[in-house]
Amino acid sequence: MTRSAQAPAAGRTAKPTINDVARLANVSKKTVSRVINRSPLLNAETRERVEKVIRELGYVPNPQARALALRRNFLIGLIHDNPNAQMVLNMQQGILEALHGTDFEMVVRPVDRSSAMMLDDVRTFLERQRLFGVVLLPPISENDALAALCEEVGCRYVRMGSAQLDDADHMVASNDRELVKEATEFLIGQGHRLIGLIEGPDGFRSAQERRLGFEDALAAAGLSLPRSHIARGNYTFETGVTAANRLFDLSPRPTAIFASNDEMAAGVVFAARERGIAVPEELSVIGFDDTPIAAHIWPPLTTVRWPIVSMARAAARKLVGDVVGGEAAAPQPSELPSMLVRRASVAPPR
Amino acid sequence: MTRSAQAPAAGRTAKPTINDVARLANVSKKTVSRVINRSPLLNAETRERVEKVIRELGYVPNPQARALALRRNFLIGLIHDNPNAQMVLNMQQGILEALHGTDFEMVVRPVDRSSAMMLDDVRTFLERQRLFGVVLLPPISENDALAALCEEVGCRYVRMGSAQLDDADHMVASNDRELVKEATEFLIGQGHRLIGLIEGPDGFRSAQERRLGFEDALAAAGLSLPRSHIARGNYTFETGVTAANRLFDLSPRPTAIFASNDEMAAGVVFAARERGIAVPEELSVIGFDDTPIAAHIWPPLTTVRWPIVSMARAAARKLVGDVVGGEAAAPQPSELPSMLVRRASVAPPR
DNA sequence: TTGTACGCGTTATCAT
DNA sequence: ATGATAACGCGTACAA
Repeated sequence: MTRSAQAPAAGRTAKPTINDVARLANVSKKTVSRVINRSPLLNAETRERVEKVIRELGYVPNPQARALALRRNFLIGLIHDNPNAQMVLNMQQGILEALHGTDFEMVVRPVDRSSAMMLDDVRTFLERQRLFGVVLLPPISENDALAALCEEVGCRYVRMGSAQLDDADHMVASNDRELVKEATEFLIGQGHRLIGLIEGPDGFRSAQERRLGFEDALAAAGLSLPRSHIARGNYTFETGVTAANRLFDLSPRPTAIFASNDEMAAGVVFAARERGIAVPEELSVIGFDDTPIAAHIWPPLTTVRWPIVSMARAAARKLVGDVVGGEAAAPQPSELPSMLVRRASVAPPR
Repeated sequence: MTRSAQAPAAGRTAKPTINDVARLANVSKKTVSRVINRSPLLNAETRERVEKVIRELGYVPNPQARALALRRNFLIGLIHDNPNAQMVLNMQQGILEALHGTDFEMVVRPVDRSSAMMLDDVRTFLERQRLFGVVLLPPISENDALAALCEEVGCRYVRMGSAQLDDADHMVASNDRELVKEATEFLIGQGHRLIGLIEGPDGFRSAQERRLGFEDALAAAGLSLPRSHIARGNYTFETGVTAANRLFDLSPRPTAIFASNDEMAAGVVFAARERGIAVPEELSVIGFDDTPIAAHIWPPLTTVRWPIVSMARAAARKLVGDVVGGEAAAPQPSELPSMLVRRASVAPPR
C-alpha cells in the first residue's frame, strides 16, 4: 500500500503542484499564484486559461506551503474558558458553519483564566501557530489584555459577549440587559412582587448586564430590591442549588426567581423539588441561555434564548470575510438579538 | 515588552530560526535538527551545547516549516458525529489533556454520517491538512470504511467505542456489555422482574453492546424478555420520552427501565413526571454515561459512568506517544473500565 | 558523528 | 501584465 510517488503513472495521485499548473498553462508560477489569490491585475484571458488547467488537474494549493510563505496559517482559533459544554459546542458549531467550504479549519484552545501564565500561554500559541484569527468566547472574551495581546501579535480577533466591549469589527454581542428586563417584566406582569435574583460571578460582564436588566425592570415597576433577595452563583448547577436555598430561607419567600443562566435555574428547580416547593405553583423560575437542559427538566424552563450559534457564525465570518467570498463576505452584524421563550416554569403567584 | 530577537532592531519579533541556533552553536543546521528530533547518534557534548543555545535564544521550531518539510502537520484531528454536547466536550478535554505541553494542536471536524459525501469530505480533509493523526469518536468510529480511509491516506488513527472494533493500536474501548449486565443485575437484585429496555439506534455498536448486556443479565436470572418491553430511541431526550410512553402503556407496566444513555433516561423521568408516575417509588430508572444531566434532574439518576475523558486521553496518547516523551510515551490501554454509579432513581418495586 | 546541497510548495521582490 | 529568482524554515540524501 505505497503512497506518494512522483511519477505520473504510479498509483496514487502525487497531488499536482503549482508547478504542474504553471507548466501546463504555459505561465509562470507567480501567475498561477496570482490567480489563486485573486490578484486584480491579471489578463482575463490568462486567468481563464489557468483556471481551466486548475480545474482539469484538480489542483488545490498546499496549505502547509502557503502557511510557510505567508507566515500565516489557515486556522481559526477558538479560545475559551467556558464551563458549559452545550454553550461551547454551540459556538463551535457556529464557527464551523462559517468555515464550511472555506480553506479554514478550527483549532480549539481552552485556557485557564485563573492561571498567571494564561496570557503567556496564549501568546506562545498565537505566535507559534500563526493563526489567521481567533474567536474569543465569554467569559474570557471580556479580558481586555487578551484582546490587546491578539492585536500585538498581529492576530485578528473577534470577541463574543453580552455587551459591546470593543468596536464593531472586533465584537459580536447580544442585548442581555434588554432581554432580562423583558423577562423580569414578564414575571411582574404575572403578578409577582417579591422576585429573587441569582446573579452570575463577580467580574463577569454577562452577570453584570443581566443584573442591570433585572434592576431596570424592578425600578420601572417601582419595586424595591432588598439586598437580601440577591444571591450569587458561578453559573453552575450546584451553585444554583445553594443560592436557591438561601433565597428559600427568606421570609417572606420570593414567589419568583430569575437565575442568570439555565444551569443555575435548573439548580433552583432541583432545590425547590428537594424542599417540596412546587414549581410553578409556589415558585416561578426563569433562566437564561435556552440550552437543552431548559427544556429537559420538569417543569420546562421559561428562559431567554441566547442566539449563540448565530453569534459564533457571525464572529467567524467577520474573521474570514475578507478572504472568502459568498455570504461570509457580507458585513456581519455586531449585535444579535435574544428572545424570551415561555415555557411552564412561570405562573401567577398564589 | 520586546522579546528575544537578536537581530534587526526592527520592532516586532523576528523569531530566531534554526540557522541562528546553528551559527551561535558553531554547528550545522542538520545538527540542530538532530537535536530537535532527538536523533540518537549525536555527541553528548554537542547536544549540550546546542541545547544551551536553544534555551538562551528561546528558539522554537516553526511548525509551518516543519509541516512543509515533513509533509505532515502537527495537528490531531477529532472526527465526530456525536450529538451529545457533553460527550463531545469531554472527549475534547481528554485529547487536549494528552496534547498539553506538546507541539500538537487539536482541530475539530464534525461529519455527517448520512451524507454520501462523508468519506470524500474526510479524505479531502486528511489529504489537505496532512494531519498527524485523528481520533474517531463514536458512533462514526464504528465505520470501518472510515478507518480504512485513514490507513489509505497514511493518517494514524485511534477509534473510540463500546467494544473492540480494531486492533489494540487503533482502539480505545469500554466494557459496556459487562456494565449494563451489572446495572441490570442491580435492578433484579432490588426485586424487579418486569424491566423495560430503551435501546439505542439500530446499527450502533454501543446500542448493541448495551442490549446484549441487558439480555445477559435477564438470561442469567432466568427472566424472560418480551419483545414488547423493548423500545428504541436514538439517544436523544425526546426519543426517550416517546419510548417511555410506549412502555408505560404496557399492562402490566414495567417497574423499572434501563435506558441506553442518560439523555433517554432523563426523558423517561420527564415522561413519568408528566404521567404522574413517581420515580423511584413506582418506577426505577437507570441510564448510561453519567453526563451532568444525570445528577441534575430529580431524582438524580443511577447510571453507568463511562470513562470518556480517560478514554480520549488514552486515544490521543496512543497517537502522539511515539513523538513526545513523558507519560504519553507509556503504552496506553485499549480498554478502560466503566462503573455503576448509584443514585436515587432506583428503589425496590412496591 | 557532522556537514553540504537540495527539496518541500508557495509567495514576494523586482525586474521587464 | 508577467516572469526569473530569491525567500520562508526545516528535513533528508549523501558525502565526509
